Amino acid sequence: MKNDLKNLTIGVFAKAAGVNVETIRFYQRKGLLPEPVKPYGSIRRYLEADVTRVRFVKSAQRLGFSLDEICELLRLDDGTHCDEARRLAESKLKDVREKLRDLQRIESVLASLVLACHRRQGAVSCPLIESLQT
Amino acid sequence: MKNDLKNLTIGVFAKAAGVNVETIRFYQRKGLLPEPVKPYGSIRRYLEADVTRVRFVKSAQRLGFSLDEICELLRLDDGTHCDEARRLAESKLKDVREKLRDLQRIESVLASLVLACHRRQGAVSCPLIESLQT
DNA sequence: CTTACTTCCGTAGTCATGTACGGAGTCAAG
DNA sequence: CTTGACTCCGTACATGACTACGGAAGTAAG
Repeated sequence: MKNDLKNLTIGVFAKAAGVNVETIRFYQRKGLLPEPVKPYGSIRRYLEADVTRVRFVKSAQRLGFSLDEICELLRLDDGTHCDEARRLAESKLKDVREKLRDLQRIESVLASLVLACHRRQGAVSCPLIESLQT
Repeated sequence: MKNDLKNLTIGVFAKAAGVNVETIRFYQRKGLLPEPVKPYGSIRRYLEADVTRVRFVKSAQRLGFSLDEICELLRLDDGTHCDEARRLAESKLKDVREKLRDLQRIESVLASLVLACHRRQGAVSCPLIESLQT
């Protein structure tokens, strides 16, 4: 049972990454995870880097990136195709900054709503909706 | 044809909100939009506030909120149930702040990737993945 | 070697979020 | 008062992202 942080079987790997086994296999099919080598017989073994990668996918999803977009983000990581990577990064950056602005608006509205509620000012009709209008 | 900003028919409304007619009807079924009155015969009329609301839904979706969560956010707007609203707002706020941190990490990594690419330093292996590890 | 647990793989099912369709009713211009 | 566009409503189809299932094969403990 040498499953310290390398040589993980798919079950251990999935548990470590906080997803289920089928999701791992699904990500492999989508190209989000490399098909790992099969050092011992026909059973795949995974590394800590794979765990990291899956967690990245999950985090990016929470931010509203689709799996296809995450694929693109991950491709930036290979260091090649500098020009293409730069264009892609620039467009993602634009997108990310828009998301940041929206989130910040929501954040401040929620924060003041919480404050107002704490002060029991009653009949707090929050300007949440307006906050997302540019 | 009095469709200035009040009294919109569903078609005009959908266009103004940037979604299609079926989406409006879908949102009504989900309770994201109130079923509007039908002042003239059996055809519904919509107001500017409805347009605002749909745009809010779309913005919030881009940030990774599900329609169910957006329903909850919208319920905060009614001014009643102050305690419940506060708890909901606090938990959303926590969530939003986590998302902000993640997005900021991605932002700075993307920005430096773009910079590095511009400088043609070649073989840029970006620490994108690590950036989302707490 | 047997037994119990994984893993493998392909295929099918599920849930959220829309989209499309078709027939009947409504409206407003000519 | 007909014609063409729009609306209503229910139902069916589509897509993204999983999730479950089932039988064969590998693996580890006793």
